[in-house]
Amino acid sequence: MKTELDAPACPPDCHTCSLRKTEAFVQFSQEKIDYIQAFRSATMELAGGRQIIAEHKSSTRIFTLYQGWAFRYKTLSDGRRQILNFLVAGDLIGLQEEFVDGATPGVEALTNVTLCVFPRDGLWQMFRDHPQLGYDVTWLASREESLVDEGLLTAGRRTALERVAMLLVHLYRRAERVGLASNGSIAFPFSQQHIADALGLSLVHTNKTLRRLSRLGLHTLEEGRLVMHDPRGLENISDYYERPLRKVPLI
Amino acid sequence: MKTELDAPACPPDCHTCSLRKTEAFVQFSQEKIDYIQAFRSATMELAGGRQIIAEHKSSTRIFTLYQGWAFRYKTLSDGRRQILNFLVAGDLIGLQEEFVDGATPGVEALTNVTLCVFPRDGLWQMFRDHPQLGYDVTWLASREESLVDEGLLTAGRRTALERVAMLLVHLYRRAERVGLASNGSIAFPFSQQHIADALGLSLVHTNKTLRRLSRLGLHTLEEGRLVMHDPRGLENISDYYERPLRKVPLI
DNA sequence: CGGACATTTGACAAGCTTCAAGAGAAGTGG
DNA sequence: CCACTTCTCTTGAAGCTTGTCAAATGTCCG
Repeated sequence: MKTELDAPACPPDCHTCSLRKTEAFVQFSQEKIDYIQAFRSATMELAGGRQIIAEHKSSTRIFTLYQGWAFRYKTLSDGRRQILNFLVAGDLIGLQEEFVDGATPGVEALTNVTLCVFPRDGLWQMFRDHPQLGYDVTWLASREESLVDEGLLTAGRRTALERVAMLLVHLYRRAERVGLASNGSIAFPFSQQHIADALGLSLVHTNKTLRRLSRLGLHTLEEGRLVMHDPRGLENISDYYERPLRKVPLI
Repeated sequence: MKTELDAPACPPDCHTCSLRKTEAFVQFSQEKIDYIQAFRSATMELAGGRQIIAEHKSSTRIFTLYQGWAFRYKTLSDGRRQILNFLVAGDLIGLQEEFVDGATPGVEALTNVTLCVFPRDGLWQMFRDHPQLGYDVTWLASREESLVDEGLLTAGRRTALERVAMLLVHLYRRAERVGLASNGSIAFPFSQQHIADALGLSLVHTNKTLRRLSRLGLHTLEEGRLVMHDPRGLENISDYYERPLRKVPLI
């Protein structure tokens, strides 16, 4: 019995990958795409809530998220959980496993997801055969770090209201970037527990803060969609300003 | 008028670099070290408190920290500061500037530091000429991200006591790793403000927590040195266990 | 000796967490 | 098809952790 997932599969041919058609990604040469396609060992779909990489366990695979949302997280031994960052289409998953031993974060599918799968032990060969792709991997790693940097600033130094405002803007901008926004709104599959765990807040306080924010009229959150009424207002509250988007590599 | 710094310069010849003699780093081939030395454009010393890279400003250089402590940080517009991670001998500085535009973190020398300087625009050529070094750069980037991951878990989900305990263990282990520990103690140039900014706590509460912890007899902090009396006890409090050390590349 | 800065402590306020409980939505099985 | 369970969202109340304000002490340095 196969799990029923409505997530679309990646196209078999990377040259026709629909992500590459968006504004978000650097144009790649045919040859580079050929290499990536040869490197790819499979595609797979996974239901929301399933682990893409289990915490503390090393995986032999790395992934590119093709469709859906996921998140990286760490937990303390008594169960307290911190979400480190959210992952959206185009994000590379599992790179750290290659370089960091021991306590690597877990990665969980938040919605149903579609993934491209690569063998982790082919990574070094990729650097050797195609340094440009190596450079791109570093680019993605560095960019992910900057997301975590921002998250740490948020958890460490922003108030609850600022945190929530910043999360809404941030998620909206990231979704918009890869073509997931329409009419100033995005599908919003995040539970308040996800938000709480990402921001370092309790569930209850997250709820109260979210309500306080929506009473200000800057956004609405209903029927699983986030509607942005005043992104600027949210940016001002959170002191968080999303940069003009720069194209990034897609592997 | 030249600033008087007691920091030792890097040796002119990378082959005799004293860091490479420690246990902490992967053995490099002569040829690889040759390449690094050719890539290095200068060495420099900087007094504690000076900016290595100013926040939001892009630098044209990347650095390897040879001696001393530094830290990466971000600030909010009203001045609230979050220290993202501390940097110690062997750490690479300024890689993000190559890949992330806009709001890049600042990097400040915490003590007097000695740095090896590399031209940032030679980075891509390094990947191309010497993929193994490219791979090493990715390694270091990924490893730094895992430090920030841990910091985010701390700021988001640990209590004040747990945070402080974890910071002490963490800094001790990192110093020990590169040969800076002796008799279970290390030089400890961090002010309580640094600790507060790294942990997302206020200065006053940091002080009270630090005192509470030292009253437990697990460590002492005096005359600028941190003496660890019971590292295990601190690890238990913080639920933070430093992994057995794995050698890392040194560029 | 004076000034700048880090550390320390007490008192008080506030933000956030925990506890508790109800409402609504969604899925399950008889 | 409808009770039953489960999960998420919501709200109120109480308490504790942490932040803010204020001030004293100590240290380093010119």
